[in-house]
Amino acid sequence: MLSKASEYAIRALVYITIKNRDAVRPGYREISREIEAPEQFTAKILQTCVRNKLLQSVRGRGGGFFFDPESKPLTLIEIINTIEGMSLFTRCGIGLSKCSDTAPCPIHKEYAVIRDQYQQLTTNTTIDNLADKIISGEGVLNRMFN
Amino acid sequence: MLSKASEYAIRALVYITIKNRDAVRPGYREISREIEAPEQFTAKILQTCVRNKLLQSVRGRGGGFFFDPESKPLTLIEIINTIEGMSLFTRCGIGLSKCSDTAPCPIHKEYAVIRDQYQQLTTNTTIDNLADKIISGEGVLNRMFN
DNA sequence: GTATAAAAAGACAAAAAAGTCTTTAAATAA
DNA sequence: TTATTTAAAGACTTTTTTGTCTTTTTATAC
Ligand code: FES
Ligand code: FES
Repeated sequence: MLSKASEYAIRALVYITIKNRDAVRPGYREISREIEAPEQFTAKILQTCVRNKLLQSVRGRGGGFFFDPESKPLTLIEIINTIEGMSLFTRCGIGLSKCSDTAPCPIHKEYAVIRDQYQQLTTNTTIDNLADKIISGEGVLNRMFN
Repeated sequence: MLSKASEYAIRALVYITIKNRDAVRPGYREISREIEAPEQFTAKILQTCVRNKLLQSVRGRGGGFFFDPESKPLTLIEIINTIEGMSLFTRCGIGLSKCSDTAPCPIHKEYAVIRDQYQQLTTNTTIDNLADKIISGEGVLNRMFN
């Protein structure tokens, strides 16, 4: 399971993408409101994204968060790696100190398949993909009216 | 990802099963040593299992932990549910307050499939299955020599 | 230049998870 | 009966995660 921080990051970045497509740069107050996440915690997570170059920001009046239109599509796994690291994709399913193909735990074979599928999903899914689904009405970003 | 408590529980119960097959009832000191888990924390987790009837224990000299030979095979999901609840299998993949088929988040379709596979795995895998693999040498329970 | 609006930064606080310590209760062996 | 061994119980501590508050920096509008 993702950390709350990773979840908030994904939702926030999707929201920023959607607003950016209308040429607006939302601030963290608006973002946190729209994704139903705590305001200052959201701000801190976005700071981390900016420090790690996943995202850009401008300060001052009219400022906010935005993506460099030149940059390549951002995948979920890049975000997860930035916020909480890769342990979700490398840990042993029953907590052995490392996961190993040669000295596997008794559930390794089955667990590793599922873990790898999840890694593939987060590797192949971009923030733009998710934004598309919100815009097309195939998905939602909050539970305000549902 | 499972909590440490769930991971220790699974490893401990597999170890108890293995020893029970040789008609011995290990204590928590031995168990925690063999599964490389903290001693008192392991004891507390086993207490929870006993309180919830997943496991039995006898106190005093020659005491220890054991399974009722009459009881039906114990699945991983029962253990997980006892220790940390079912949220792993019910939560939204990007943290919406609930997961819903009718108002899905933008990754619901793909995520729910993987989450359900994991639930199937833990539903169909029993502690006995894992113990079998240890005994046959197909798997290990610790990282002492590997 | 001054006021205003926004992100950045960092200290702080609360909650949850993980882990430890000490005492009590129960069973057995002598 | 007494000593010993073991699990149970509960208070406590530490670490990690989550969340808040206050101040500083930066950009813009007037
Ligand atoms: S060794 Fe346990 S999942 Fe790979
Ligand atoms: S609504 Fe997000 S995973 Fe189901």
